[in-house]
Amino acid sequence: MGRKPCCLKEGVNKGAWSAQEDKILTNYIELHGEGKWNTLPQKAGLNRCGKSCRLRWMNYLRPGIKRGNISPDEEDLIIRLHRLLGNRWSLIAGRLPGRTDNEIKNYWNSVLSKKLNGDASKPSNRQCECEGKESVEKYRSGSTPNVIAPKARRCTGTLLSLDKGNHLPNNPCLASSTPANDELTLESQKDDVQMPNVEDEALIDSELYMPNTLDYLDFSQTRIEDMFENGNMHESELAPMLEMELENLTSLLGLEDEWRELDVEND
DNA sequence: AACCTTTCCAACCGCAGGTAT
DNA sequence: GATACCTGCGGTTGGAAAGGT
Repeated sequence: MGRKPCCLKEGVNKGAWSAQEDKILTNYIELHGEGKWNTLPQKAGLNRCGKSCRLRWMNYLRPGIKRGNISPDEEDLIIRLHRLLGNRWSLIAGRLPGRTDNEIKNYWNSVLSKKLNGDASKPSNRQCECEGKESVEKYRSGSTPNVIAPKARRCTGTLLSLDKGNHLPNNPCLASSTPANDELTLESQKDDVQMPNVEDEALIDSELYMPNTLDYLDFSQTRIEDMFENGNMHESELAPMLEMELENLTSLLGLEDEWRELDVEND
């Protein structure tokens, strides 16, 4: 069997996009909309693979892409979200309107990871030295956080304990998959989880059945994007809103204590 | 000025989940 | 249910640009 290769065509263009290719792609998507990436290159007359077109559009050509320096506020948010979510770049990017997952991933790998690992003695030569130092300093000495392991899988529901002192063990979707380490797995392997019957009254008495954490993230992300795109939110309102979202998220993950510690450190 | 090293970022690759047939 | 295809994600790479010697 085996997978069909992404690009069947030999001699398909690779590497940097030309201005002409950008124009063709933009014009095509403006006329026909996004999607159908596999057939798009042929229809648009581009000698590129569909994946490449999608990436170019998503990371560069799409309207609303914010380019340029990451602000200290954005950096602070990235660091905090990374503490909670790990390398879930698309989720992190979803909370930074105009930023792409690729950009955040690159920024993390090239700047933040080094700074947070204590390599701040060698500031990046392309980075403004004053930029973002404060936020990095705040988090550098912090203990290794519980992070959601990458490549997590979805499960259909999450049980969150109402007892704030006893979060994770009651939550099958949040229980650690490898007890030997401290990593927190957002979702367990679907097949391994015995999902509780929500109609079991005794269970409902003691626990609150909620959509799973990823569903919450999707929901809040969509809400933020919608409000931002529809002009219902001014940029200045974004920070407090995100702060609230983060608090909700930490609550959902059962990490309120750590979050409070962070706030204390920040103060 | 020339060469070497480092940094950054756009793009590629492979994998996994979702959906259609 | 099995298979094929589509899409999105995260890790990695390659090359241009900047800095250092």
